[in-house]
Amino acid sequence: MIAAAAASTFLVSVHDYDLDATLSSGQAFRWRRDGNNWEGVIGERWVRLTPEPAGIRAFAAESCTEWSWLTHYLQSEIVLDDILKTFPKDLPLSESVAACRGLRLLRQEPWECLASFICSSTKQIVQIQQIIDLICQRFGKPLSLPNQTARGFGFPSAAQIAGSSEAELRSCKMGFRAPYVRAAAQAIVAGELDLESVRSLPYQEARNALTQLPGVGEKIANCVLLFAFGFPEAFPVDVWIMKALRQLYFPKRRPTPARLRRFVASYFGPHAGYAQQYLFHFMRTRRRVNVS
DNA sequence: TGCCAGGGCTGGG
DNA sequence: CCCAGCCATGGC
Repeated sequence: MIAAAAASTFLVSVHDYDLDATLSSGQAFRWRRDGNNWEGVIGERWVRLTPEPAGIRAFAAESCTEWSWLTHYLQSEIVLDDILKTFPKDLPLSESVAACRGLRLLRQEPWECLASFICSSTKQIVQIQQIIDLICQRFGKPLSLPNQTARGFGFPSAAQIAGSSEAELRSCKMGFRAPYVRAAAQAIVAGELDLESVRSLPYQEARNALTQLPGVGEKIANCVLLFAFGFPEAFPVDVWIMKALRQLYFPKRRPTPARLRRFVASYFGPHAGYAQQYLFHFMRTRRRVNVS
């Protein structure tokens, strides 16, 4: 482990930002709460974030004079109200926003986001975190850390994953997802998929580019399009969102998958992805009813 | 213990 | 287009 010679702090000036909701809402998997702080890794920097009245206090393990890597990741320039007021005025969304106003979308690094969500299929969030911790420890670069007890590794590059064996990946508890992650890494290393060029494609073409990868269907593609590339219309539909749509918007009869797709594509407005994140977090965190 | 998890692929109606 | 079964693994 490398002890840092110098550390830096910075105040991200922002309001209407619920750090707890944002970092625990299943869009990024490398954040851990420590009391009032959140510790995690962005790129190759270990960082601790603390909510303050004037914004978010950041403590980086390495000396740092320029902080755009952090403000870009947090999307702190976004004026949340401009987004919330585009939502349709309905009860489910009103309740969701009231429950966790200040929930934001992050802007993550594409490869890490893609690999993470390939690992996510039929896994609970705690298990996804566990898998990602394992591959970072096994393949990632050790980082500068604030003290002897902290731990931190960079997310392994596509080249590092491409050079590993399926058995090594399976030993990180990936199961049947291991060959998918490896194939995605190899496609990137071989130049068959250029993630940075996907960023500038129209939404449907970008989605089509991602779903060429084995193990990447519409849901995972939409996660990458929303959480890494910032396509505002991307609307991942997982089991929680499916439950929300059926309970809250189609309580009478079960809509067909095709009808659901048409609904989400037309109903939620220009920031459908944000609406999706509010519904997701609301469904996952609201107190269970009728448990007697 | 059995059910379910931020799914996708394949093969059948 | 729709559906069932399968994939690997662990939390609850």
